[in-house]
Amino acid sequence: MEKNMAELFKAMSDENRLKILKQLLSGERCGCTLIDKLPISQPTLSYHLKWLNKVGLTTSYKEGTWNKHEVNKSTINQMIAFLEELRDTEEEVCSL
Amino acid sequence: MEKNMAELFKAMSDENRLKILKQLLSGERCGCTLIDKLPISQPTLSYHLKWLNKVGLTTSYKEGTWNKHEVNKSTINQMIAFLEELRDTEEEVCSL
DNA sequence: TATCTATATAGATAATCATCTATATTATGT
DNA sequence: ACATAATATAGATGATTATCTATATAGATA
Repeated sequence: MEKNMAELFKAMSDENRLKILKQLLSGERCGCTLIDKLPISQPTLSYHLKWLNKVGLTTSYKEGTWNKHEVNKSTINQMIAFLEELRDTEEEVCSL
Repeated sequence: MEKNMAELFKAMSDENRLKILKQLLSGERCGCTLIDKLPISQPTLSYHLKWLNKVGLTTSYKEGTWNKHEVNKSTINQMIAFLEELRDTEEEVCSL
C-alpha cells in the first residue's frame, strides 16, 4: 500500500495526465474526444491512458470501436488519506 | 498554482523523498540524522532535500554546521485541496 | 470484402532523473 | 592554524520518461 504511493504520485506528476483525469471527471469518456483538447498525439494519449490504468487511477471498458474510461475515485481518496496522515504525523516527544 | 501541481506530485513520486518527509514530520530535523535511515549517499540526500525545497514542500535554515529542515504543511494542504477538487469535479449535464 | 474509425504497438530519440565517487565549502572546536 | 563534521557541488552514468512517426489491429458499416 505504502509501496505504490510513490507510483500514484508519479502518475499525477504529468501535466497531460492531470488534464486527462480532469476531463474524464468532467464527463468525457473516450480517447477520441480527449485527444482534441490535448497537445499530444494519439499514441501518446494511449500511452498515458495505459499509465493511469496501470496504477489504478482509471478503469476502462470496450464499447464497440471505442474505449470508455472512468476515474477510480477511491484511488484519489487513498492519496488524500495518505497526505492527511502524512500531514498529521505527530512529532516525537523527547527527541532531545 | 495549477501549473506547479504536477511538480509537487513529482516531488512525492520518489520513495526516498517520501521517507524524508515522513522523518521530518516525526521530529528529525537535520540531514546527518536522516541519512542513517536511508539507503542513499549523502550527496543524494542533499539532492533530494534541495528538490523538496525547490517545490516548496520544505523550508530550511542553517544552525551552526548543520541544516534544519521543516515540512511546509500548507503545501501538503494545497495538494489535498487539489485532489479533493479533482475528485469532486461534477460531470457535465447534457453531454449528449 | 473493402473501408473507415478508434486504439494499440514498435521503434527511435531527446530529456530528465536518481544515483554514485570525488572534491569543495562552511562552520566548530582545539 | 588545523582537524573534524555537515553539507554542497561537479561530473559521470544507467534507467526511465514523454514524445514522435509509422504501422498494426479490431470493430462497424457500406
